Amino acid sequence: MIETAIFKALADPTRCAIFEKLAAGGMNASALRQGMAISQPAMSQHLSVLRNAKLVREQRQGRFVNYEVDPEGLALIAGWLARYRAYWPERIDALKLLLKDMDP
Amino acid sequence: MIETAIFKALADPTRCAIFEKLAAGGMNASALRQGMAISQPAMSQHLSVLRNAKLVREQRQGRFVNYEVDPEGLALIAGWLARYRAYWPERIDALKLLLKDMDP
DNA sequence: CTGATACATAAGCGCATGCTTATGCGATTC
DNA sequence: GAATCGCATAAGCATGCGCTTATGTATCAG
Repeated sequence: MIETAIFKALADPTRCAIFEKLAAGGMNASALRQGMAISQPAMSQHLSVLRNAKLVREQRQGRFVNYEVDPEGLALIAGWLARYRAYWPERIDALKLLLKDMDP
Repeated sequence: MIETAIFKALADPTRCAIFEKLAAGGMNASALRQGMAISQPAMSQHLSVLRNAKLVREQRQGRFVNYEVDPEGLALIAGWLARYRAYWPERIDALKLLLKDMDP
């Protein structure tokens, strides 16, 4: 189950923060560490987990590795969420925001 | 972070299966166990985790406890997802399906 | 009241997980 | 070529997590 891997990846607050930081703009692993009180190997391991979960993808640039959000992971979460749309109507405020500027 | 609790709850495949089963219709804990090769205490513990994550809610009926999907958890996931809609356009097939029969 | 049922909780155990330190490896700089 | 930088990986350790068995509590049946 790929969704399980995604949820497992996001279950760690540090990885959640890394993903959120990457969502603000792609950057390399060292830049990600700035202001995050995390060791270099730990960051590397977290990025590996996020990468396997399709939440993040890499792009080598010389000796740097630029990381960015991988839309595939988000699409998979959306797909999972879609299976339960029968339960949305009771509270879809966030959902309405979510689909506001899509498919107008 | 409540979203972290939600992702942590869904990170376990057994809990994911329990949630999926409940999505097909509310039922009590014993009925949930049918065909799931899981002990009664384990089920109770899983339901507790799902309940704390707002993914499931309970409703006592005599000595039975009927469980059902709590839309709030799904709405929270949708809210989390909405924060990253900047990355959707690359692959929104699932999302389009998702919002098809909403707010027409 | 007695027993059974539905469920929750406590305690303990094995395994996964996230961290650390240490090391390796390719790319850049001098 | 030597030193350095950016990153990955290995090994070890402490904690968390999901399971088990055992027990507690509330509801129902007789």
